[in-house]
Amino acid sequence: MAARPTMKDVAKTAGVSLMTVSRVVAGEAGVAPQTAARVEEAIRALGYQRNDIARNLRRKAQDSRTIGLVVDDLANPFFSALARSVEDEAYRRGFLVLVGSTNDDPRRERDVVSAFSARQVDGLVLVPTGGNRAFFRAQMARGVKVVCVDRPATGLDVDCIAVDNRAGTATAIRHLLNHGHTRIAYLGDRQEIWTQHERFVGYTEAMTAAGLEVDSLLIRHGLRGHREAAAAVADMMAGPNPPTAFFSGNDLVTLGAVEAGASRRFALVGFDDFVLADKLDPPISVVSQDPAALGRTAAQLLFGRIDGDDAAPRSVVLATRFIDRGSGGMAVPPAGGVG
Amino acid sequence: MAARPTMKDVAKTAGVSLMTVSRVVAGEAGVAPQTAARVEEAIRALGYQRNDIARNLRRKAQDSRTIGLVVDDLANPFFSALARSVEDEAYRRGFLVLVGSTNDDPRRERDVVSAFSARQVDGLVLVPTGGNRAFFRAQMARGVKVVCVDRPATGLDVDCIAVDNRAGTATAIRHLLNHGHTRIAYLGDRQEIWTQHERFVGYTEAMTAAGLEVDSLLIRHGLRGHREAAAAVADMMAGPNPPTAFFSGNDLVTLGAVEAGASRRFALVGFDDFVLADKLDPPISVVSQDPAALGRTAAQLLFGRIDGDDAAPRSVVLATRFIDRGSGGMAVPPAGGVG
DNA sequence: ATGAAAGCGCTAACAC
DNA sequence: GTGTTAGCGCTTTCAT
Repeated sequence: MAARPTMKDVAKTAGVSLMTVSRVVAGEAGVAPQTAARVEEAIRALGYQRNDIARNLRRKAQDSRTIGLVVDDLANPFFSALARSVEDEAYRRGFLVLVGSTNDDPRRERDVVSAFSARQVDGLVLVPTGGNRAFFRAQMARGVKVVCVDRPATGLDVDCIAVDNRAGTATAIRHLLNHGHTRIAYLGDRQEIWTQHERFVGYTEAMTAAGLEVDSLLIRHGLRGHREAAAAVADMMAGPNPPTAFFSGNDLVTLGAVEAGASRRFALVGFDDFVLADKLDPPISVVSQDPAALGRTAAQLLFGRIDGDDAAPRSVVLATRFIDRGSGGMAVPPAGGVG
Repeated sequence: MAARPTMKDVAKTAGVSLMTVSRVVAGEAGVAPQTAARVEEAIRALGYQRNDIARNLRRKAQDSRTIGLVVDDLANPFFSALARSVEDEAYRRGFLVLVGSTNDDPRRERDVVSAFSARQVDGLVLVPTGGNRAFFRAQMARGVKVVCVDRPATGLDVDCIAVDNRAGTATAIRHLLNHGHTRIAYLGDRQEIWTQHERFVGYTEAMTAAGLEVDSLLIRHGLRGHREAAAAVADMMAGPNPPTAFFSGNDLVTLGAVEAGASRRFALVGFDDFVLADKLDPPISVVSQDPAALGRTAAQLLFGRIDGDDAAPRSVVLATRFIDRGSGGMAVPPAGGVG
């Protein structure tokens, strides 16, 4: 049951004033070695540990040395890799990390951030859902530093770090076009998610630039998770006028496409690299980004802000890397009418 | 810059006493509707949000409604799936989750848990490194509830939830034996990790029960991550007297073995299921456990303790499931001297 | 229905 | 060197 002992208890046991204990615990100079020893002894005897919460309440520098990390889904390998690198940066600086998943639900995002803020977090690394604009503005007005990662927060003046989703996608689509594909399906998660929207724009632009119409029957949005993706792919493959190639808008959708067997009979290129992509038959070509680098950079930006950097908001765009493993060349369609 | 407004500020703006504000914010009865409205208005105008940290300092029920989650590596899919389910359980109950990775380093574990405890966490879901016995005992004496998951904390009287690693491994080894293999290599992470030790015991017992000697040249411990595992496997395959089958002690080691090409030429069975295991050539047979179920159960146990359950420590063992996908039958050795 | 005083565990500022 | 006083933002207790 055990109430946690306080400085008062230690002071009584050591026969000194509370202030002397405070000094010893804080490692301040100006305490006689003898006295300090007595205090240390009492600390050990009672199993005392400082209450950092009470400490922060009174300290001049009103920083909680805690940040919040809010992602879409902590179980998703992309976000968990990002989370780990944020946590590593925090650990190096003696900060703690509160985590929360939004599940892409603005209400849960608001709940979580609200609770973080009530706990006086110094800053937030945020993969925003897109909602809660006014709410975040209020948080920032209260002094909470915010850095967005993976997606910008529309309408918010904050640092943001993400990859060039359009360019990355366009590269992938051109790769498929170069292999002779023209009926290229697009499979993505909810269009309201900024990355998904950007990737779809990249797809559309690349198609249009090649003089091709975008066939709406080959477009599927809103695929949450690999199961839904696999079902959609199976559907399309069995349909009357199937595509010859698939582009998948994130790792989970790619996974679903592979599960549905798309890569064995059709060309497939996905956004996000994933474990064992090179060991599949065929190996899957991907647009690769580095979640750990995103997390690290985001954390560094955030800690800069917490340390007082008040320059204008920065927007960092990292390049993607196209990894050609061959799956874009599958099932090359017969040479058609073109020259 | 923005100092966060306090109840005092709200009280002044609304022209009431601080106590009235406290009552409105807490949703207590006994405030005249008119007064409450004035307070609400001031709250909105100032963007006030209660400081839960100061609140908890004074409250009778001294619970921070925060738990700590400490895993080996948050980026590992096994632990991130576990983390997500712990977080979901916490969210349902209005608790916050602090996370930390130990990297299997007792010093970092101690750092992290110490910082959590100084922040007055109510409880800890812990994947213990194995060290810090006395330290944890002290934490528990201070009233911090602890539940171990994936591994028990040796020498600590706490709830623990894990799978039957020995039985699961023995099943996998017997599967290989039944396919005629006798030279079965064991590849594991650091033996000091309880799960790895247990799995190795399971391996040894199954081999011995079959009347086979364990060849120390076929044993490799201490493989951290897929890279080291791949190197070890490549080494063994190129050696003078290679095994005919491999057993890998966790998901990352299995991954390394696949990367090294072990499954194409030799039999391979791994502990832990992984994404796309069934899409590889050959599909990989595994001993599967459910990390989300582990996390959920651990969280439920912990919240039970926090809610006052002080029954004797429970130990929950979940069964594993062997999934035969064929990779255990690869490269069946020629019938030897036996009958 | 509202407020004043005390105090949670700690540190800042100032004594001595 | 050590102790005293005040107060961080809030809730508890008791008064009015």
